[in-house]
Amino acid sequence: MYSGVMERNTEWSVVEEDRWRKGPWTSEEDKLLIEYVKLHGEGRWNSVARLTGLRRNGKSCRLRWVNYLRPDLKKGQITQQEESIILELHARWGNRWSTIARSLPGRTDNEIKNYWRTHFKKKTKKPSDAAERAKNRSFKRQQQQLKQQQHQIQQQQQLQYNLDMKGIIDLLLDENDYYSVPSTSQESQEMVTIYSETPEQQGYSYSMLNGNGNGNVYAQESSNEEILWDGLWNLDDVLGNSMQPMMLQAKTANVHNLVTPFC
DNA sequence: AACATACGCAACCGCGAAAAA
DNA sequence: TTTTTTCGCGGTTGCGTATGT
Repeated sequence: MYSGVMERNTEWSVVEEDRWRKGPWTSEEDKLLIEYVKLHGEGRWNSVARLTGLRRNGKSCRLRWVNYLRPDLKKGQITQQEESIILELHARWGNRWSTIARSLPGRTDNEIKNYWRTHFKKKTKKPSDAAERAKNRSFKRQQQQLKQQQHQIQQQQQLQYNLDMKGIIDLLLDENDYYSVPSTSQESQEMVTIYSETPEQQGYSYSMLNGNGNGNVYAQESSNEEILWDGLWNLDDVLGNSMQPMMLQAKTANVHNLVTPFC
């Protein structure tokens, strides 16, 4: 849809405040900025104007470079796999877009933020009283469903944990080796936690383990479950971001550790 | 065909943290 | 140590396009 550069004359929309230009970048400005980075590298953005004659402030230059001109940027639509990762990481970190972007090479925080907003974040409108009441009813219903869902998940996790531990113990007994087994429920919870540390700490990349190997997590979900989760996403309208991590974690746990880090 | 609305995305703004002077 | 500058982040806005009526 967008070429990234306004080819036609958009001077009318460009605000000239003192000496800085604002608004869409022209291809000529892009060339100057690219030339600057070639010669001086990234950084010192405030000297771009002085050294190139570009009438853009440092902030604007940095943004243009980071979000559009960087050669390592990935063009094209967000893939299913990337979408899944975004969902996962948003569940973990909320709106920390730059953190999320670090796990998606070639994607920018701005791009991810926009993607999230257009695809997952429902618009928050000021509801009428009736709408408010309806929403509250719906919210209570959903909370009830969520509780049940979480209970089921916990049971599944416990079962999976028991099976995993049995497997590990069997294996270790076979190898005649020593292994210390977590004994508390807290520890067992951690066994099914998707990540133990943040990607910044470990420099993770991600692979999807969803059984069919194509990275399409939700393709395997039942339609009923999708409807349920659709409803849960809508809770965002009522709760903001606060509930999302919990919901997402529940969902992800339910689809069996679909993202695993490897070093 | 004309208009209204929704969507998608680039770019801006304000703020705080880090680095430099 | 304090002040100033630079950088990076998240939220928001504005505009072009797509879609619906």
